[in-house]
Amino acid sequence: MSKIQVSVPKGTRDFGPEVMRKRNYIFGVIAAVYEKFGYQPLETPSMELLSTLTGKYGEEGDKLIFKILNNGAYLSKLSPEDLASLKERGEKFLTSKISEKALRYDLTVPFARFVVQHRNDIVFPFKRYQIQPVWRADNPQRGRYREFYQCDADVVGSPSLLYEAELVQIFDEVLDTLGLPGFSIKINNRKILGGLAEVLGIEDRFASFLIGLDKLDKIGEDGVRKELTERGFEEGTIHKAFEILLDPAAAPQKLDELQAFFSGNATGSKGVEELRFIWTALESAPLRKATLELDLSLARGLDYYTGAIFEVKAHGVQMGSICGGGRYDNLTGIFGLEGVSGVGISFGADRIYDVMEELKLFPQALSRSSDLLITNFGEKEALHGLQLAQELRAAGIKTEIYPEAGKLKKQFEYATKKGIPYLLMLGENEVNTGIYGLKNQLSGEQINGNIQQIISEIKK
RNA sequence: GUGGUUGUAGCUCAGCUGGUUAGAGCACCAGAUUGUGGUUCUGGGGGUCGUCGGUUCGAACCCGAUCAUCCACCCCA
Repeated sequence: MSKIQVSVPKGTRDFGPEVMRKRNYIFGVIAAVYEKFGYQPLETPSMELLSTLTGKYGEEGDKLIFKILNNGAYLSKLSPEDLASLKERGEKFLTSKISEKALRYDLTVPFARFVVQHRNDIVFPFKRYQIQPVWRADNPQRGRYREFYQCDADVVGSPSLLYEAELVQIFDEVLDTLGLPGFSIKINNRKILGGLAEVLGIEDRFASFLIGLDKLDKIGEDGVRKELTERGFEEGTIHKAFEILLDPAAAPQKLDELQAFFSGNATGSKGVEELRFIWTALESAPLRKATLELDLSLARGLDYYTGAIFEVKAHGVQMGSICGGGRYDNLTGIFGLEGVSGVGISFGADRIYDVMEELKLFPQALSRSSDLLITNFGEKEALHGLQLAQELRAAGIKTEIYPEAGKLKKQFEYATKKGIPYLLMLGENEVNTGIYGLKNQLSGEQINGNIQQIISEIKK
């Protein structure tokens, strides 16, 4: 045994063949639905200029960006004075001197960069989807990794609420296609929360309020009460906020109530109006399987959201949200392109994977590498097998040949381990007669027939 | 960054209050008279007990440090 440590870096994973099939299946379904709605594929580099990323994710976020060390003699570029004052000037200064690239932290900021950089070549509204890994130097724990995939779709360059409705339809179609038996799409609007903050007179501490509120799901009503109190909010403020946020009325009625609540408050009224539009739109084009929920406590951490916000939860499993999204009015502003509104969603592939595994929703056929193994009885038979394999593959049957004329027992075991359901018995007799034996591993039954009969039996 | 958990074979773990050559199950490899597997039986390979140091006649076990891991918090997907 080798003594050197063989492992992957903390928070990263290998994906073996079986896992890859399932992951590709999920990615494939998501991409196909995105395409169906007219979204175009986009990839951006794994690394961005560090200056593109810093400052976009807040103080905490900056610390979680993986920096890439400059190539070459990066230390020699530091002047003696710089070197002497490193301790006092701190990490930020050193980082700026020895690193100018970093791994992307999400797909949204690189997308914004892309849009601004190529603004003259893009047809607006620009609809794109992007399925790529992102990296965060976070401490790994359950369901949280340092390298993970995001599956984003965004449309920029239009404030139309039709897109909100469309993105909800995409949630619905993807998750229904994947076979989830039930899930809730929760909707809220930042303007409602913003309006509420205005009514309560806590605009200055809005972000802090949202962070506390967002935990409702996790720590419950009392927990949030306590949290908000600790964050310095008045008892009366919290009470008033909860009165409207946790009002149990169903959607249309609740919207009416909100409308009354926000009379005289422009921000809140706008939020209600937007929500009502989306609600009406989705009523006229009903969803396949999703339960649409108006959830006023939904806040979502990302502070660039300005309008609608979404979150999706699967039914029947203990799992956080599996999708998210929302409208952001000024994402490209940070790169100098003002007034471009965008709205986007993201599927959490890892969590969807876990949900599907738990609910056993992956198609059986995904775990099979090949449909058929052609046995090997010797060189002459194997060459004949090579020809047969081509015919079988042309008929759409995933076929492989056992590499050597080993014991039949080993050949069977190989097929069993790889989950190959059929074996083609190909010895001297078969080569001479053109009548082959097809053994079904699951049933143990064997039929004999010519190549056409074999093909139709497998495809049955 | 903060708090806790756990490190023994490829995997899951056992190893009584420190006592000779550290075990089990699964996995792996080879056989049970060479054209039919999954079962069963027999045999086999594989661990300097995370690492370094200390206490002791003697350490997988006690102490310290260090690294890694998982979980929770902050934040997030």
